[in-house]
Amino acid sequence: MKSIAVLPTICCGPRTEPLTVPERDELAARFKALADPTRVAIINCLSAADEVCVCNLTETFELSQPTISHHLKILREAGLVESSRRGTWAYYRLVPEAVAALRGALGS
Amino acid sequence: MKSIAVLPTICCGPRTEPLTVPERDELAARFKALADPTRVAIINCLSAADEVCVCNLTETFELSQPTISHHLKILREAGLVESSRRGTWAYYRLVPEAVAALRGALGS
DNA sequence: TCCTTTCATCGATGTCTGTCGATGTAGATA
DNA sequence: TATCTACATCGACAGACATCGATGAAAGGA
Repeated sequence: MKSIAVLPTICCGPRTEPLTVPERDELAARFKALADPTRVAIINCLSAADEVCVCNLTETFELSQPTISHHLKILREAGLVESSRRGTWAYYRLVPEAVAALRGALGS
Repeated sequence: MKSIAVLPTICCGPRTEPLTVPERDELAARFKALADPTRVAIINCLSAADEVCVCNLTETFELSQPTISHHLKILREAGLVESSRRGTWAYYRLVPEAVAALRGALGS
């Protein structure tokens, strides 16, 4: 459950400063987390509820359980979602600040 | 030089509607265009000027000319940039509405 | 016409990614 | 202990991607 660092500079606004190599690498890595239809749908699904159980996601999408778990890991490592276990179940939530940071990178 | 259709729904805001399959495919395709450090840097470069010549881009980045042309094609097909030729040179511009549409997909 | 320059496209190659079956792990129940 | 369930991880494989050299296309100059 690491915290999300808001990106200091902006990518796509008018007359913005040049990005450093680490900055553009980090931005690309976060956009890559959203560069898959299944992960976009997961984010969209999480944005409609406080928490979603993994079992609900595997029911919703016609994909195997390992595949869903794989996509959740990518979203987790990008800082876009976070999870917590209660008993046998794992619940995932959106990290609104991370989404806001990406939105901020796209301009004002 | 196709026009940019602003996406009708929103991906990541609180309590948003579920995305259809074509909607999430299109969103993922546009995020994928930004899922590479070189393309993020190109977008950042274009956002700092009205127009940029391809020859300037090949000088700026330490990549071959075919590679730059390849990335520009991906950005063009995603609708994020557009180009025009004057004489022997090709000039690329940002499409601000496309960037704004992506920003809108990330929430309010 | 011939040559040069600028950019796009083609073909090949090494690497990365999405997917799934098999397996591992931890909690709940008996 | 044994067993079942929910989820994560591993290993493998097919398809996609980034990169480059070679080539093609179009414009300008001699």
